[in-house]
Amino acid sequence: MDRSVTLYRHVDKQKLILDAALKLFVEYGFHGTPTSKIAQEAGVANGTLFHYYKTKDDLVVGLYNEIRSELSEATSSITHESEFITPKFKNIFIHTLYWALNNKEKFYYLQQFHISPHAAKISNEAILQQDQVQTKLIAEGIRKKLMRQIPAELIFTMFNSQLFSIYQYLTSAEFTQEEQERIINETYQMTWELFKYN
Amino acid sequence: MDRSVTLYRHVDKQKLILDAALKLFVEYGFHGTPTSKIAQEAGVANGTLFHYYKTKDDLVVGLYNEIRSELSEATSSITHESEFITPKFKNIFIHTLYWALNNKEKFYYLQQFHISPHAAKISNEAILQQDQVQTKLIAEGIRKKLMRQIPAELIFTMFNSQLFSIYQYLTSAEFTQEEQERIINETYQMTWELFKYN
Amino acid sequence: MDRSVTLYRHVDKQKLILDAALKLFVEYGFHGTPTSKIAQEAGVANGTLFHYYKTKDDLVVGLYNEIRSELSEATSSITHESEFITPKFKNIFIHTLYWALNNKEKFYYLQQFHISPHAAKISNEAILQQDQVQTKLIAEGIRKKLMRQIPAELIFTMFNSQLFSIYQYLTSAEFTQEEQERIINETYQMTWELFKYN
Amino acid sequence: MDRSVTLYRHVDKQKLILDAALKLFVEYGFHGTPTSKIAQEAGVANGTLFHYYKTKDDLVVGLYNEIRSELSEATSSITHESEFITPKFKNIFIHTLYWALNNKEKFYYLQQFHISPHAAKISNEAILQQDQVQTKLIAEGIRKKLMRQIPAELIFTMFNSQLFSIYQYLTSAEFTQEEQERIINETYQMTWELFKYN
DNA sequence: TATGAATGAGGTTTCATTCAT
DNA sequence: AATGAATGAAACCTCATTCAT
Repeated sequence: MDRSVTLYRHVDKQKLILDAALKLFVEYGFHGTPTSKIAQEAGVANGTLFHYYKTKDDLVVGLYNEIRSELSEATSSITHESEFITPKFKNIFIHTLYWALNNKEKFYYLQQFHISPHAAKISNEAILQQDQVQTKLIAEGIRKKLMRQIPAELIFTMFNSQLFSIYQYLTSAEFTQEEQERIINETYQMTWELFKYN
Repeated sequence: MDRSVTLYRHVDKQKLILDAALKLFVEYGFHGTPTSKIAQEAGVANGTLFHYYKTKDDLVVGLYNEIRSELSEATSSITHESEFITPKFKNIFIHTLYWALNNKEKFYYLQQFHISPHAAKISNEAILQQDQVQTKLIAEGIRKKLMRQIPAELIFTMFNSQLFSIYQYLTSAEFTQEEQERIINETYQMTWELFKYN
Repeated sequence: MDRSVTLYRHVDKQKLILDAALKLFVEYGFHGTPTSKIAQEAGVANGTLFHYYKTKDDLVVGLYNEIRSELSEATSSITHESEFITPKFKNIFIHTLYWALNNKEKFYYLQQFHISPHAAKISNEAILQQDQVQTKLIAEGIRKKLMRQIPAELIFTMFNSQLFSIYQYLTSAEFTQEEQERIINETYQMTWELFKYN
Repeated sequence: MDRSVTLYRHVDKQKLILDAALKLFVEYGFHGTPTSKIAQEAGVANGTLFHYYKTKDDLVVGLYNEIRSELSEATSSITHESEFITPKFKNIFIHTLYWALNNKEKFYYLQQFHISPHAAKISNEAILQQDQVQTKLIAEGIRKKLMRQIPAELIFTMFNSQLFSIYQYLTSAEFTQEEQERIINETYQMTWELFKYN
């Protein structure tokens, strides 16, 4: 009885910890953020954090996986909307960009994680599996002579760098909604020109 | 001449420290590398490190500046060879890429540094001053209608990302000297197509 | 009652740390006493000390406040026994002296602290508040023409120095209980003569 | 030739070191003052300090002895002016007080030194020898029934505490020259009353 | 599940002192 | 006599992690 009331109040402590970790990791870096500070920010006891994550590294990786899945969902769900390659390609471009712009902290965390020594700890499989969705799409585009006849991995790498640089440009200054949209469209055209079969 | 004699006797401890720091930072990250290990690797006493750099952070930033100047020299000296923009542009592209390939640790260190919280500590001026050489070149290209009529900063950002992604591709697998050259040339063509005035 | 049981099981580590700190600070001085030695002497881990006191300085000040309150209690509780000034004055004199003789280490620590740069860190208020009990008593004595018509602060300062010098004399050699009592009584007479309204 | 010129410019580095040490020790304490800072303040090289004083402790003690002699001279030279005890006593009182007021840093250093563990390192003889001048004078006063029939050591201790407390009072606030003189005279009367044979 | 006092290894930095010049 | 780069022991403090409650 009283319990049902409590249930409504109950907040998932694990979620609180992840949120706190994201915020602090992004602001102070992995090593600049003690677990005690994370617990404090999350409003839980120091030891509680270690109930959910055996070690600090576990938390770092766990948070990465969490965010990574989120990004995957945001882009992959859309990918299936069309069966043609070109619009799929555009969808990935645009949705990744918007997701990044709407989840700056999370996007930044992904960067942070990738260059950290933690990145080595995550199984390459897990990463590749997610990347392969895109790589396969590109490979198909090459095979069907819709895209340049160069290695799919090269296009994949350039494509992602392209995305990242546009993201950087968009966040380097204040743009209106319209300007932003225009830039995204223009840069998408450029990107497609870069990769399309001429 | 007297100097050459001195050089053999006198070992520059500061240089030894920088070399050791680069090696270890790249391998274990900033926080994974205790100053004691750096001193040990450099073959100097722990205190000596702090004789040259007041704090560990000072060393991190000092090393960055050192490498950054090196890269600047490697590219800027070449840039003046021609007075035309197009070959200058190509020179920067190619020399940066070769410098990166020949100085992988240093290039990796620059990445590491840029996403670290240390990056904030360096005066933006110092960075901008070096970047502006390139940004100005691009701006000139735009003005002379040799390049696309989009913001110079956008081209600058995309250009560097492009460089980085090609570097990543070249180091992701073993290529022969010839293959490497061919890839560099082809990707330069692509890059130029991307930015040139159509 | 439950409490007495707990007392036997539970050892207050903070108390152990304070005791150890007092002993070592008095013997070796603030800087001659590493925090590691304090922890060791207290039988706790090094980190435990910093669990209770953020810094070594905090410990130094914390110990001072602790002892200072003890001394205050030892004298102020007695002070209220009489409503006349003269016996109150004598009470302070005698009880301070006895407290000092029975708590030599603590009394010495107070000296040590007062001339150290730490003294500046303690809020003057805290000190004044405790001193004002005595200063007010003296001011009252002056107003009622029981004491010399000179500034209360001067009497206060001289009074404390007097106390300190007698303490020094009493501890400079071995005196029997009787001799000690006689000296205290005689010097009290001298002190009173010094300050009383003639 | 040039040399004679240099001679005039030459400043005693040992003196510079002592001056710097006094200033810094008084401000930051013994342990708060690194030898490097002393050398810097003195305008000499780090190693130079260790030419004059084998260790830092040597410097601390050396500075103490220096100041102690200065104080001795300031008072003892005057002491011989009269052959009567009473004026001698007054002379010591007044000259010590004025010396302290005119040499606040040095006087403070003496306090600092006395409660420090360094005090133990100095031979008791050296101290006693200087103190005995005063103790003997007091003993003579007692023998000649000019002073109270209590131990000379007790009077000596109380006398010095008295001096110190008056010094403290005089420096606790801003007094005019006249006020100062009046306070010194009045407190001397009080002090003499305290010790004189009644 | 949740707590937070307790731990102690390990990190950064200081600094008295040495010594080759 | 004077220098200041070099040393390395030792200090303070942090923080991931454990565990009794």
